[in-house]
Amino acid sequence: MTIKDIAKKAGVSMMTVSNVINQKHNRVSPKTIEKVNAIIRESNYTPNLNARSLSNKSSKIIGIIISIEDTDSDINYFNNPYISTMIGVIEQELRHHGYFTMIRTVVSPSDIMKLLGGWGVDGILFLLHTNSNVEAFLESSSCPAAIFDSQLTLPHLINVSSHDENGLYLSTSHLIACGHRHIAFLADYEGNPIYTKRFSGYCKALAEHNIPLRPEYLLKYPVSYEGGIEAVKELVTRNLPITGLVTVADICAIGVLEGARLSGLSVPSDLSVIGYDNLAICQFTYPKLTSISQDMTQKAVMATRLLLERIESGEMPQKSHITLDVTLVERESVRKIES
Amino acid sequence: MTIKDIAKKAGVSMMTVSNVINQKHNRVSPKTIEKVNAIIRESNYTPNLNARSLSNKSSKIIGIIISIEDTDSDINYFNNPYISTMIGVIEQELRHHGYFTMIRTVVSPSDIMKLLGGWGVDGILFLLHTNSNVEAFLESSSCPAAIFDSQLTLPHLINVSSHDENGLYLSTSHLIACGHRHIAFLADYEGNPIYTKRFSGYCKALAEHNIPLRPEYLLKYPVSYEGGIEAVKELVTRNLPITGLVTVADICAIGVLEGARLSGLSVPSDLSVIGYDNLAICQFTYPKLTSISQDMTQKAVMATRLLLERIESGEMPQKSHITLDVTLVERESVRKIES
DNA sequence: CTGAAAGCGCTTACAG
DNA sequence: CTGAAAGCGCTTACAG
Repeated sequence: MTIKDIAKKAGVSMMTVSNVINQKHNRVSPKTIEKVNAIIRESNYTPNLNARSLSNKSSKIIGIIISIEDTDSDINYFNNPYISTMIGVIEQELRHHGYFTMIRTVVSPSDIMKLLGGWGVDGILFLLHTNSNVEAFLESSSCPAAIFDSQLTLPHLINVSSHDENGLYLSTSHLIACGHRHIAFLADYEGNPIYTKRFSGYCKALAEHNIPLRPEYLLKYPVSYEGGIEAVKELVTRNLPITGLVTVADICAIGVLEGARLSGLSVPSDLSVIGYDNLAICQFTYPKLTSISQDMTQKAVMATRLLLERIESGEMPQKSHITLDVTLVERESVRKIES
Repeated sequence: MTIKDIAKKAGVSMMTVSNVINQKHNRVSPKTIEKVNAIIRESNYTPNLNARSLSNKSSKIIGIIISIEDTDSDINYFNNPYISTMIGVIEQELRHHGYFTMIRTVVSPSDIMKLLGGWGVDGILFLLHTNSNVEAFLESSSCPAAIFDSQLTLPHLINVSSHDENGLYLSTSHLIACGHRHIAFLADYEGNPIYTKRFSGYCKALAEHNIPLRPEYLLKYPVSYEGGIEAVKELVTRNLPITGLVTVADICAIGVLEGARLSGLSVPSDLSVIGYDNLAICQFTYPKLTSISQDMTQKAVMATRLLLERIESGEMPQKSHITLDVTLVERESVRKIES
């Protein structure tokens, strides 16, 4: 079933059918529109989008790019709740605007170009990026693109990030407000721009309350479950007088919970801890984990809308670099110290 | 940069370039192949896949379909770890075979047809389906398709499922082997074909050990965190002599963990519990949750491969209805009762 | 308001 | 081994 068949049935030209389909109603008489639409409906016709893309410049496909280390990697990046949540929101948003979603894990910039060139993708969302991929991409293409949490603020790139510094400022301040003064920061942050920003939020909160920043309170362990366990071991071994701990990822905080159990420490009685990300899992740990929440839905919707605006208007939106605020979600892993 | 440009540069016809690209090496001289390939490489040419799809029958796009209730639903189906894990594996598998992945949440069968007709999708994977959607789809299309865990065994539909009955047979048997005789089954299973199969595994294990099936041990609560909490409440209120509990989803078992805490019951000392799905979260609960594992990677890979085999060979694979076995993963939520 | 023509970039028979 | 022609299904100027 093609436009040609419809045209024949309706006794009009293909071009008239095309005009009806594309809602160019000023070019077709109401009667013809009605007639053609009726035939389209009853014949269950769907336009061939490959043909349309070939004629138009636009394919109505948006590519979600996830940069991975290695093609044969056994890591399933979609297990990452951040990734999957974002994809869900983006897909819904794109669908509502009449776009299609192609997802693709890529290793090199050339993988991206194949997607782009191959399908004439209208826009790219870098869900997980490497700077080198993004830079190579921007050099060789002018395809509209959006990125998340990037420290590169390039003029042609939409960038939606979270207020990382404020995240740890909030968690640290909360512990301080609860009477804690000996607060550890857990994360091997050096070299990671996002974690470094979060670290600066920790420093800022301490400074504001005239609490000295003690190097021995900086627990530089990997941001992982295992890292959390190890960190508590160190804390106990070195007998640090720490009563509160902030970190940059829930998974790491959950490791701390386990580490505390292994060391006979009770959370929050002996140790208060605050995670980061507010994953669904925070509700299911024991105790339930207080965490910093970034509104992923808002983040994904914002980036998607800006990208579509960029595509449809042909120019960069006024505000193309957006920083979203974060909030503290209180649960059960923090104790108030009476003074 | 098109095939035409390449042809001009190489001083050959478009069709020769096409033959080189499509590896029809018997039709082109080695010298020409070399020359054309060199030009393709240096000019960074990528074939226009829309044009190719238009000419060929094949688009090399596979659609992953997720049936949802309602277009504007606020539920993010990608938050479901099953969904996201499967997508990750499928995308990788498709990529390795040279295919592209389009994901699409759909409400009605016509949404599916738009994907299909629109892009000339080569195959469909129903990740989450409703029977009505699948049936409507099969009636009006002969596009190769695969489905998961469906009780409909249709001749033209690839179906990869898990051995649901065995899942609960394993968990129940494990409790029995650990000395438990009073074992509750938690799930409002009626009307849900998968849960009903799992329930029959519970019955089978009891029967094999001559343990009577007591209706009062059937806790018919929703399969959710809240359902788990409620179930324990009932158990305590009615003072049932239950020492073990099996259920059909980890999230529900995690609710049981919480419910037990709320009732002052200790897991596993007072109550042993076994979940289902072996989600990553099982490692992070307290106590760590013993669960039934279905190998999702295997499941996704199997379905994808069968689908591609079906597409490329043009006929249904020999074995198109596959049931994968499940395993018990022991952690800390089960206690051995000394007799 | 309506239509015949050309073109998007590729591939598939077919002829040489 | 190589090429000119026709076609995939649509759309975009252009002419009437």
